[in-house]
Amino acid sequence: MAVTIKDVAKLAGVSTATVSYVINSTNHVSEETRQRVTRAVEKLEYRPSALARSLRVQRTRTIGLIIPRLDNQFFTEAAHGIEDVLRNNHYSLVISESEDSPLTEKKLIQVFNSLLVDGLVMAPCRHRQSELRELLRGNYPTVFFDRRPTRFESDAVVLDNYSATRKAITYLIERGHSRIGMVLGPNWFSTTRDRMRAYKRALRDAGIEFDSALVRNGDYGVEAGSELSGDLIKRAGVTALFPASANMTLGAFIKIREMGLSVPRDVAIIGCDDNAWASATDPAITMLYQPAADMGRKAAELLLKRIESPADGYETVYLPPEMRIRSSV
Amino acid sequence: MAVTIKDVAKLAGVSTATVSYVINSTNHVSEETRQRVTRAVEKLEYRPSALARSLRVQRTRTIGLIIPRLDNQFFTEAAHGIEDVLRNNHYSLVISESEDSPLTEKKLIQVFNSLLVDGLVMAPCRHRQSELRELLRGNYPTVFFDRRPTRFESDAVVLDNYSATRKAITYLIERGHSRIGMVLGPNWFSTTRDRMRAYKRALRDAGIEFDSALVRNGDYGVEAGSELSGDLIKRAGVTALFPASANMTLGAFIKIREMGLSVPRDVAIIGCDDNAWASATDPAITMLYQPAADMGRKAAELLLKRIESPADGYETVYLPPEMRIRSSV
DNA sequence: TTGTACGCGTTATCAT
DNA sequence: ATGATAACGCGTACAA
Repeated sequence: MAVTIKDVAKLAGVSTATVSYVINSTNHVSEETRQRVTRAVEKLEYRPSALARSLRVQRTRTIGLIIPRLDNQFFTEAAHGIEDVLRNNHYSLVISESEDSPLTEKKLIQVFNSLLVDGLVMAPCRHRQSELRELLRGNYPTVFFDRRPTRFESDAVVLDNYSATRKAITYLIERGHSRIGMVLGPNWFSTTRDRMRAYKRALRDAGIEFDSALVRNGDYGVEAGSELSGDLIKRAGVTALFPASANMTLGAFIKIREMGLSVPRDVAIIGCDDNAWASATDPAITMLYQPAADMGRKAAELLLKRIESPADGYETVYLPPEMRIRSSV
Repeated sequence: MAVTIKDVAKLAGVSTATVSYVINSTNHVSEETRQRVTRAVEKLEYRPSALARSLRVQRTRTIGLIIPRLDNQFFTEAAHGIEDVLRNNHYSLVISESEDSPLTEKKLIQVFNSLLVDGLVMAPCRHRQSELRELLRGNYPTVFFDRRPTRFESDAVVLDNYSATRKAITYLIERGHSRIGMVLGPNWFSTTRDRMRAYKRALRDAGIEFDSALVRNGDYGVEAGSELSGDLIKRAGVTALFPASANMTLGAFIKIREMGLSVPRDVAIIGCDDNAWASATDPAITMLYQPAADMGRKAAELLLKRIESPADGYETVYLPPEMRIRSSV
């Protein structure tokens, strides 16, 4: 609170306007007065109030980020990437967790709304697209991350989950598996739907009949991965597993060992969202790698671009996951 | 931008003051006008500008968090805990990464300063305490997290790394190890110093001479863990390793296997900062568990308490890590 | 080149 | 019970 632009003006013997001019170099100022002002600024250790400035210019140089959870590495790595490009552009980041609850998601959007963020990056959870559009209407540009609501035109950066999953499933089929269990996230996510489409397509291409008993949905946690996998193995007799997140993969792996079975002899695994630990298990686990940090960077770039030129056409960036073959299949 | 308090006032046929009264219920308002105002608010979908309000009342209900990196799970879990209690108290969280660079740390503090946060939680990296005090002087309350600058009175929540490390090292000694390698973080962190003290004490208690060649420092990454561990095994002939972070533990484990050695027969491990994957390796790794989320929650509570009553005595909360014994020693 | 004065959207004080 | 209006700290026409 202490020192304001007025104090500086007084000490330098000029008007507040002049101080503003030299600070933002928004007008010519004689060398002499510039010196006086600069010295006054330093002497008083004056820092302009970002708050007052934001109120005046109606932008905060702050962007919001809504992710499901802070303890999901995929999203925090993405946040890391976002932070990276934002910092280089003198923007700040405000992060919040939706916990994959449409209600909190809604509240967060409203909070960001009243915070006057310049833009938003979000991984939306379930939402009727109409409702989402209503919430986001005319407030600030938004780029969707990882997931994308249907029929909502906007910028987005997502993974080509379809191709990646199709490749992975085909890989399993080629190695003799026909009963492949899917351990997926909630099926209202676009990512889940994409993976399902790919799964069915790969099966059809190989002439294998689709069996809905081989598909389970849960949250993306270790627990869910463990339980659903156990179920699929015991009740559905699967010989291979495709868990849709790192934690679910971990859960599956632990469960298989608990059951006294062996990977890949009894059950093969291809997991999603590669992680350092996947090289440390025995056997090391074959996984799809999702370039989280790059996705984040790309999302931030898209958003900044949109902020600068709001009228440009919307853009969707697809990044390719990469299959890192190890020894779990 | 769109709808402001004035619009509401106009539609309701009252003054802006009255609107403010009913919104914040800060004054008596007749039932009838209250209704009119409420309806106007809903009709216009009015949301007060948090920005303008903050400028007026000189508080933002926002608190800042400075952590080394967003891709370090220990800190993001802590952030999760912080977010949790903040949300329940209608506060927002702004997260930034210092990358363990004193320079960025300094910049971030200044940014937060101009953002008018109501408080700050930070895991400080190296800093002459005097400098830190200077930066933080009189701006907002700060609680230190995980690490703590020397001779700087303030609230803090830290782990009892001394006791935990001493227990772990003693555990190793009791199992016959005398050449125990320490893979630590930079030694200007209080955590590193605490662990070193404990290490020396445990050795002395067992009558083992301290050998500085068994101690290495690095950043907390997988890479560093791998290289330093390899070094210690090859050059210093250690039979046990104590890496100070989850990622360093992972690096050590991978390195040992790459060298064709076996855990725990050739090299035993007790790692820090337990993680789900530590149960999935073969053998599962004995680790110290640090209650990150709880630490975060505690830090947030401390900060909110301080904001409410700035005059109270400073408090330092020590949380005990817990040793989760598995099969790596 | 510099100063005056208004407005950004609120809240709070003081009248009425 | 309600209304005018002055702040909060800054940027920016416009005037000088």
